[in-house]
Amino acid sequence: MRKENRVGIADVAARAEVSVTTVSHVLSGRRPVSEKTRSKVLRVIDELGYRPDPSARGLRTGRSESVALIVTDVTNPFYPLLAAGLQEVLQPAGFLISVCAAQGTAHDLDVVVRHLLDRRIDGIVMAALNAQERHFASITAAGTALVRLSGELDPRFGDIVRADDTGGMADVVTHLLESGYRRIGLVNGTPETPPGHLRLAGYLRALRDFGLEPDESLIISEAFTRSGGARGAHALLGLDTAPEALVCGNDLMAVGALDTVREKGLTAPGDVAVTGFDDIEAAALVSPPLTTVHNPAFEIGRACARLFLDRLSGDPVDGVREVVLPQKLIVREST
Amino acid sequence: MRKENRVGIADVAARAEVSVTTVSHVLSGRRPVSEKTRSKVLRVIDELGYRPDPSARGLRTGRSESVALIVTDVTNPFYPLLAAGLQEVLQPAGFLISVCAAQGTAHDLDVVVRHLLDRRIDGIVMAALNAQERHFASITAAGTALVRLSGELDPRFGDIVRADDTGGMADVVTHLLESGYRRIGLVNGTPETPPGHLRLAGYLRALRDFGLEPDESLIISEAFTRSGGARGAHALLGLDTAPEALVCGNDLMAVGALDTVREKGLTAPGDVAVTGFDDIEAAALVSPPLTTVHNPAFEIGRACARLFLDRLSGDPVDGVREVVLPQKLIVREST
DNA sequence: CTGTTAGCGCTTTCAC
DNA sequence: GTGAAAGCGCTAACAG
Repeated sequence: MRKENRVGIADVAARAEVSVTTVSHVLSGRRPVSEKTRSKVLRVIDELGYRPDPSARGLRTGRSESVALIVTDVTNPFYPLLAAGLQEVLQPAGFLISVCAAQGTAHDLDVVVRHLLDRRIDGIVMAALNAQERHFASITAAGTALVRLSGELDPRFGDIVRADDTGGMADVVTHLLESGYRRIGLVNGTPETPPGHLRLAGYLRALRDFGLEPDESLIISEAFTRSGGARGAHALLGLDTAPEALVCGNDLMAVGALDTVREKGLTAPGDVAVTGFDDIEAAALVSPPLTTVHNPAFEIGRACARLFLDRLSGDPVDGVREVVLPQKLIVREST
Repeated sequence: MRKENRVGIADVAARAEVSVTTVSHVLSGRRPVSEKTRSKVLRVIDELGYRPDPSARGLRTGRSESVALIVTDVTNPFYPLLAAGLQEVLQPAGFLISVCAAQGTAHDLDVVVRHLLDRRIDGIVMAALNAQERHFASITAAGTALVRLSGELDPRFGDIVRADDTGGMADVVTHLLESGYRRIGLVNGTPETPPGHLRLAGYLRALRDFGLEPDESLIISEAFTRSGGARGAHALLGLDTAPEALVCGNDLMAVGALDTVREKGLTAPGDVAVTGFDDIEAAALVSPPLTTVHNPAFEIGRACARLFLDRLSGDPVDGVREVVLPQKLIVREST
C-alpha cells in the first residue's frame, strides 16, 4: 500500500491523444480549446479518475489553494463559526482552510506566520489579538492576501471585515427605550478596547437620538467577564434610584449581572431588564434567556472568503477594502 | 511584489561550498555529515534565512506535513478544543492542522475526504458523525494515518482515541451515593447512540457496585437536548416518590432539567440534585453551576497527535491501537 | 487551436 | 563523508 500509482496528467494526455499542455489548459481554462478536444479530455479524466496534484501545481504556481485563520483563543466559539463561514464559500472553490492557534506572545505569532508564508498560503484571516503591524506587513509583503477583523484601514495591511458594534448596541438600547424603559444602566467592558469603545458610543448615541441625556452615574466600566458583570450590576442596583434596565457589554457580563439580580432576590425582567452582547450559545441557555445582539461570526467568515476570492482569482485588486456587517438584535425573555 | 526571490537549497549549497545533496542531508539527518560541514551549512542557512519549500518537498516525498480534522458540526465546542490539543503537539513538529467541515450527507464527506487525500494529507482525525466504513477504508488505503473517536477497533480502519464514558458516569453516580443520595433518577439520551449506551452502563454499574438494584421506573430516555432534559425531569419529578437526584445524559439535558426544577418552584440542590455530562462552557454559567463530567477534548486531541507522530515519523507501526482516556468528575454547586 | 520543452525546489539513487 | 544528476507532476513560455 506504500506505492499507489497515481494517474498523472501525462496518462490523461496519452489516453486522450493530445499533449499535456492541452490537458492542462482544459483544466485551467487559460487558453481556448476546441470543444471536441475538451470533452474528450474531460471524459478521459473522468475514466481514469485523474486528480491534479496540488504539490506539483503549487511548486509551479507558488500558490497553495489554501487559506488560514489565525486565532489566539481557540475556545472562543466565535472563531469556529467564522471558520465555518470561510469554508462555506472557499471549500467549493477548492480551497483548504487551516486553523492555527498562536497563543502566547507576539513571537509565537511570528513563528506561525512564517510557517504559513513558507507554505505559500494564499490568504490569511488574522484574528489573533496580539497581532502587530510587522505581522500584517510581512504577510502582505509576501504577496499573501490578508483580512483583519478590526483596526484602521491601511494600504499596507490588507482588507478589514468587521461588525457594526456601535449600531448593534444602539439597537438594544433603542429596543429598551421603545419598550418603555427610561433609566438604563450600562455595565460595559473597558472603553480602552475597541469593542468597549464602540459599544459605549452606541449606547450614548441611542439615548441622544431618543432625546435623553446620558446619566454618567449609570455607566460602569468593568472587565468583560462574568464577575465583572456581577460587580457592575451590584454597583448600579445599589443606587438610590436603581436603573430599570442593565445593558451589558457582552453576554458573559450579562450572566454575571443575572447572578447579582438573583442574589438580591430580584427577578429579570420583572424587577430589572438585562441585555447581553454577542449572542454566545450560553445566552440562550441561561435563565431567563438573554436579549442580546448577534455578532455575525458566520457572515464575517463569508465576507472574508469573498474578499479572498476576489483577490485570488483573476486580475489583481488594488487598494484595500473594508466591509462592515450589520449586527442583529435578538429579543428573548430578559427584557 | 510579485516575484520575491526565495532563497533555495542551491543558494545555501553555493554559499557553504558544498553540494545541495549535503545541505539536504544536514536538514533531514538521513545520512551522516561531518560536524564541520554540518555547522557551516547550518550557519549559512541561518544567515540566508533559508526555509525549505513544502510544495517541492511534498512533490518528492508524497507527504504534506499536515493533518486534518473532519467534523460535522463546527459549532460544537468540543471540536475546537480537540483541534487545540492536536495543535499543541503537532504544530511544534512542523505540521499544519486543517479543520474541515463535512456537513450534510455522506456524499459531502466523500468529497472532503477525496480532496484531502489529493493533497496527500498525512493524517486524518475523523470526527464526522456521518462517516462510513468506505471513508475509513479509502483513507487507510491511501496510506494516510487515521484516528477515529468511537467504534470498534478494526485493522482496516485505523486507530481509536476515546474517553471513558462509562467510567465517567459511574463516577458521578458514586459521588451522589457517597453524598447520601439514594433515589437517583437517570435522564439519559437514547441508548441507541454510543454515548447513551455507555453512560447508561456506567449508571447501572455504579448502583450495583454500591449494592443497590436499579429501579427501572427511574430511568428515562429522551433526546440529548435541553427540551429532552426538561421532559425527562418533568416525568421523574411527577412520580409519587420523586427522586432526590437527577443524573442527566449531558449538560444540555441538565440545563433542561434545571428549567423544570425551577418551573415547579423547587430548587437545586436543595430539593433535588442535578448533574450533567461533558462540561461544556455553559455548565459553569447556569445557575446553580452544574456538577458534571469533564469530557477531555483537549487530551483526546493530544492523544490523536501522538498516534500520528508515531506513525509518521520513523518506522511503520503495524496493527491498530486504541487509547481510552479517563473522564474527570467536576463537582460544582448543583449537588 | 495545439505541441515541445524547460524548469518550479527539493530528495534520492548511484557513484566516488 | 560527499557529489552529480534524475526526476516528482505540473504550468507556461515559446513555437508553430
